[in-house]
Amino acid sequence: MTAAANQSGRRPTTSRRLERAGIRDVAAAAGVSITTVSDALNGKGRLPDETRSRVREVAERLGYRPSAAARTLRTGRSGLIGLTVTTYGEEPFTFTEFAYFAEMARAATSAALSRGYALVVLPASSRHDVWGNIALDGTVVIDPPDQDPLVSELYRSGVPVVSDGKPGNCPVTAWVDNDHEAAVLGILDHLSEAGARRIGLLTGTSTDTYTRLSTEAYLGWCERVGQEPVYETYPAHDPAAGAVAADRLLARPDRPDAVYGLFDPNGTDLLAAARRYGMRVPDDLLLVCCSESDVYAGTEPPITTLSLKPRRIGTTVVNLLIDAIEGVDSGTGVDVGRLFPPRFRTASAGPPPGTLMPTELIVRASSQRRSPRTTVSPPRPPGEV
Amino acid sequence: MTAAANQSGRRPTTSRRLERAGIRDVAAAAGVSITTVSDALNGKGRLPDETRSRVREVAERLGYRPSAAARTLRTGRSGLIGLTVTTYGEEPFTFTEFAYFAEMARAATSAALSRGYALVVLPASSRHDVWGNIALDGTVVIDPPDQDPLVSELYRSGVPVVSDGKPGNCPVTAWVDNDHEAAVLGILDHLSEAGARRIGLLTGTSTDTYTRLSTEAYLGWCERVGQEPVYETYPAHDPAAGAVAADRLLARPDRPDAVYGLFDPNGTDLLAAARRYGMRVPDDLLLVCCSESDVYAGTEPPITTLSLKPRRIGTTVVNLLIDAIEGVDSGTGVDVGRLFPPRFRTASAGPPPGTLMPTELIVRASSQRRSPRTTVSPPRPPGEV
DNA sequence: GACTCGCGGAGAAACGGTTCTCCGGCCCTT
DNA sequence: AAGGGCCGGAGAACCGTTTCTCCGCGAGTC
Repeated sequence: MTAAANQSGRRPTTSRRLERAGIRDVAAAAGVSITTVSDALNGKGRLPDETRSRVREVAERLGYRPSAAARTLRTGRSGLIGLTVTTYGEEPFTFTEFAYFAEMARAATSAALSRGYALVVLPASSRHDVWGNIALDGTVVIDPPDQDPLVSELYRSGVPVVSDGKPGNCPVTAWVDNDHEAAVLGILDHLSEAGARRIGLLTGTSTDTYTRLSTEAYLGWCERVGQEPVYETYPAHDPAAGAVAADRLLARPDRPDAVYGLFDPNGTDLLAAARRYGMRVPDDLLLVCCSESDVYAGTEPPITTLSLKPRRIGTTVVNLLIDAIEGVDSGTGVDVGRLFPPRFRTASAGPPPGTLMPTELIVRASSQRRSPRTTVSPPRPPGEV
Repeated sequence: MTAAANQSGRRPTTSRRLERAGIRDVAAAAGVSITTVSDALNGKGRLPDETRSRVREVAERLGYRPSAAARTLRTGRSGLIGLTVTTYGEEPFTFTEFAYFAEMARAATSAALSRGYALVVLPASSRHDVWGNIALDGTVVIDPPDQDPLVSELYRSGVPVVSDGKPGNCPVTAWVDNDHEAAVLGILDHLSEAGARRIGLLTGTSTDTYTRLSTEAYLGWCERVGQEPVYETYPAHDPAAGAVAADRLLARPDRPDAVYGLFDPNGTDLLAAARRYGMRVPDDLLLVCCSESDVYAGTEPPITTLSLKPRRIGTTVVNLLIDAIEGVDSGTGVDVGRLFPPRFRTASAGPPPGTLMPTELIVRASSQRRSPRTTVSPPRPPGEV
């Protein structure tokens, strides 16, 4: 076997150390050419099954593992997808901070894996340190800001980019987002029907799509129904600021009798604030917040939440991206190019294809006055609506 | 510039399409050799600053980005670290399921990034689909089971492996874990001091290190103090099973007056179960659970939690791994080999170096009878022991 | 004036696969 | 018997860097 290494046309170096077997070693051991080994192992070429299986067996015996680097260099495909986390605020890394990201990332990872790709988690900032060193087949970008230099650079490099969150002004290949406007309007209507007269909003100071669209939808709704907007903003990445803002909202002279909180911890914070002001939920204050956490099923009272269905988003984003990478028409009507990877596409005409995904409102006790959940001890009498 | 591409000794192909500039293009444009370009850009060789900056400038102008694949092939280093999630149960992917993993993964990602590496999230199963296609410099494995074939294979391939969780019988380069025994004993003592007479345990059915060591520590403590063990087990990956098990524990004839729950949701579940049985916390039942979630600061009553400090773990694991990759002696007393990467190490003598990290008990109202937190409605009468 | 020394840089061999091209036989046909 | 087609496979270029080796040349040295 060590002799085989020498037969294979290499410089007869010092007995090959402890290095792993290469394709040449397999070829020599099997008595065939490296072409044949490559073809046999990759199911290509025209070879009789006998040769194929023999080569495979020899490769197995030698513990041969093809070099991913060499393959990537030659084929131009690494099987790697970037997952870019654009951070709220200056925190180095906010993923898994909100349950939304965590769930989304998990779904994206699974989706990628099931199609043979792996996900690399990367920060949106600092392109040159790490970005430049990794061969990426494509990238998922979470909520890119307007004119994101990262996205532009990737686009110039010919790397397909799919964004989670409708991009402001970025040349992405495709994007996926929730229908935030419909979601907010649905919640406001829901609260109105439950008897709310003045609905407040707890929102963020950042300019990401989610915050912006949601707030705009709220303001538009207020104008339409003739309600004066009642809202407080705070930097969403600061947990402490959320509690303060919730307090502020309920301390206002024009105190709302219903509140929708855009961020995950808002429910808890608003509940605590309500307690401090002696307001009962849902009797004095109707509450809804956007969250993926199921702790709100167990709070006292349980809080109605809006789920953005991050798993669906993550799965969709990744599949769209891989479609683009592999040159598959993803059925959104835009021809991605069947033969050439996207980097060869000419400047795309029109806006990139976007997909809006529905949200889900999980109605619990905090947003309805007619079905008061009885709580602790006495068993709940059946038949209540 | 397109002319430059032709000068560079390439086959005069069809005008180079839209492809990115290569190092040859930069060399031609700058009027130097590719060696000089490589040296100039990487800060190597002996070149006058003038040449260096000129080459850098030309590279910048051409938008040159070195091919990560080619560099990886040549240098044998990809800058990629695997983060392997061994799943509880059969779920495809449990990371971010528990806050511990999410936090740990986040810290690991940050730590890797700050040293110029990126993390690739990979499943512990299905080696050949994805694993083989990625050039990994090393891998972090979370809680590998005994005789993990994945770890063995990686070891044979010469890829350094550092595990989070003391490995049962795996050839890892190093490992990091909490001192679970000390943590459990500390909690049991804490509960005893608070007046507990019979401490129960809510634990898991899986055989991972955490569950095993914690349970063993509990049983050992029971034997030492002469208490009959009172515990229930359930598959930790099943959220519904946890609530059932909590219920079961409190429904036992030998009902405990204090419980430690090993998993994140146990606190909530135990609290709910206690309510159902009319037990007051902490008056009738002392409660501690292991969790990274801060919701337990806001429950009614707030619940004492044990934090495993996952960030510290994640950071340490990654730094240990990168030290091994780069051949740095990590100061744990074992010489990793200064010149050669770990793959050239001879069979290590003795067990791999391990690091035990302390945990943190965050004491809240649920585990102490003497300092009742004043809460919402009726202030609890003080003075109860 | 010949020699050494170090500076600045060029040449070319890897790295380890993939894949395009081509080729020798063997069998079948006419 | 000659030609054509196909089967099974070999050769070699190529992917784009890094890096080892070597070389010319000007300046200082004796």
